[in-house]
Amino acid sequence: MTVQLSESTEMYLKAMAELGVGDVVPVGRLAGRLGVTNVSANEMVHRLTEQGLLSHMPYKGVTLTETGRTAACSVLRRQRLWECFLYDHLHIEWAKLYELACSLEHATAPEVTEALAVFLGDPKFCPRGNPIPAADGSFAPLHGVPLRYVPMGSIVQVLAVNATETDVLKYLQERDILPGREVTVVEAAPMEGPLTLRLGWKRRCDETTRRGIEHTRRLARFGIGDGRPEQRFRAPPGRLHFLVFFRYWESAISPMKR
Amino acid sequence: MTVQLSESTEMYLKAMAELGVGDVVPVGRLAGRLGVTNVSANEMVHRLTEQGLLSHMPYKGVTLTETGRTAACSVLRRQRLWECFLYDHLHIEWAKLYELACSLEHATAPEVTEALAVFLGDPKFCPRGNPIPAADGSFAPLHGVPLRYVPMGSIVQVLAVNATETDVLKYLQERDILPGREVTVVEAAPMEGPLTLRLGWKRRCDETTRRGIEHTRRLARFGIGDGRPEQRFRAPPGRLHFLVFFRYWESAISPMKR
DNA sequence: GGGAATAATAAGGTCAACCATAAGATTTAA
DNA sequence: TTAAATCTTATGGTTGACCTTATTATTCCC
Repeated sequence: MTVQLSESTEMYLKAMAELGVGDVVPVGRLAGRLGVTNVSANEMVHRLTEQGLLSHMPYKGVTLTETGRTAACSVLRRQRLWECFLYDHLHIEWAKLYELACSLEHATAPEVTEALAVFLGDPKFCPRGNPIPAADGSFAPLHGVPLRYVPMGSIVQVLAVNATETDVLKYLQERDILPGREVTVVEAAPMEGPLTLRLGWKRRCDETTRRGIEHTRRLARFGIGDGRPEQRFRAPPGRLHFLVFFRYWESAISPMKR
Repeated sequence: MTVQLSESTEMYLKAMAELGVGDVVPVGRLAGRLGVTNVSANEMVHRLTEQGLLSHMPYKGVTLTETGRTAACSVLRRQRLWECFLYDHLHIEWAKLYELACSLEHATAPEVTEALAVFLGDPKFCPRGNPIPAADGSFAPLHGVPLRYVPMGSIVQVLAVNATETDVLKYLQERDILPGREVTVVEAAPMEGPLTLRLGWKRRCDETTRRGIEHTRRLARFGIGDGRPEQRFRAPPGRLHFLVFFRYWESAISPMKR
């Protein structure tokens, strides 16, 4: 039924899904994400459109077709299941999970994927807090708000980290901004300006953020984060605004639309 | 230090190692194993020779250089560790292990390999009975004799299966010729002719063959093999002679040189 | 020693996925 | 409305790993 897609194809589809399933993504954005030139991305978009995986609206952007969405979810499922395995069982550093799982995902046959899911106990979220699509392609939505839309003064909880680049993940890891962590938005300069957060320990816990909590505990054992119940963190301009999703925690601000 | 080798390069190196570390392998043999034409293999051998991974003696064959041997062992290690994982933890069908592990091996970073080894408890043999090279490249030799050299009437124990093609492995699996199994060589026609074996249950057990035994038990639960303490098996001509290694069991025949 | 089998080389071709440069087309924001 | 920014298309190039067909070289065995 489903023909084997090339690694490159899978990367394009995954990028589309990560940038927002259903969204219209400008080709340039896709190119940037994948680290290729706009011209190359354009070529590839043509190929994928011919294969019926993408639908291209010139000068607007591309969306996943139904076939494309299914394929993309399959890639995302493999990616995130491997992240779980690497984290929970191989104890790989959090910041490296994405990169390492990424290479594995393209080499994973369906029967391995499903056996892995069973082995892992059918997890619903990856260590970055993102939902793992089900085998049938269904996808639990993330009830969060992008950090850039969180008003100053809000006390929020990190729900999921959307970033994928290892250096950005390292950056977050070093500052202990991880799923499950509670932060207060102290100051947010407009227009991609710097963002200041105050970090505090999370007090409640649920399934989604279990992994974040576990990670925090693991770090605490190494003396990271522990004994510093509150600290301030100032992100450089334009790096984190699109990276972290938050769930409202104690404030009651209505989520704005993306 | 070690530059990332391409998947193709790794396959050539692995094939060299599987055909015998240290051996001089004719290019045609390599081509056959890898399913490419002699011309293609020749081209590739040139490239690998230039990279210092192989040493090519025209009209004789190729050997691994020291660098090549190290790289090949690394590939073999990854391959066989994944086989262990897929078999022990994901319960993947024995015959499919090689094929599925093969795709994963090329996508596995060193730190994942080592973390996997720790997770698995540093196994010394893969489910096919082949030794897993250590992280430092050292390689436990197999104290066995290729089936084609086992004289008629010998009672031997399957030590390791050297075959890699899924269909051949399925063939063996269906007939329960697996590591740990004891067989009697009833008849062996000369010159790649058919080979008749009598299968009996293995009575003793050691570390090397533990996995085979476990598999046999697992099959027995499904009614395969159990209740048939002895059966005859006739292999088609020229298929198994090079595939299975045996350890002498109750007979005392001096191993012939390969 | 000669012929069969095997190995090597040469020449030319394909394919996917990239690249650069340059020239148009369209959208958006001043 | 016009210029800047973004997007698309065209052209031509590269790389790795394959392929076929054909020719030449070497080894091995009778």
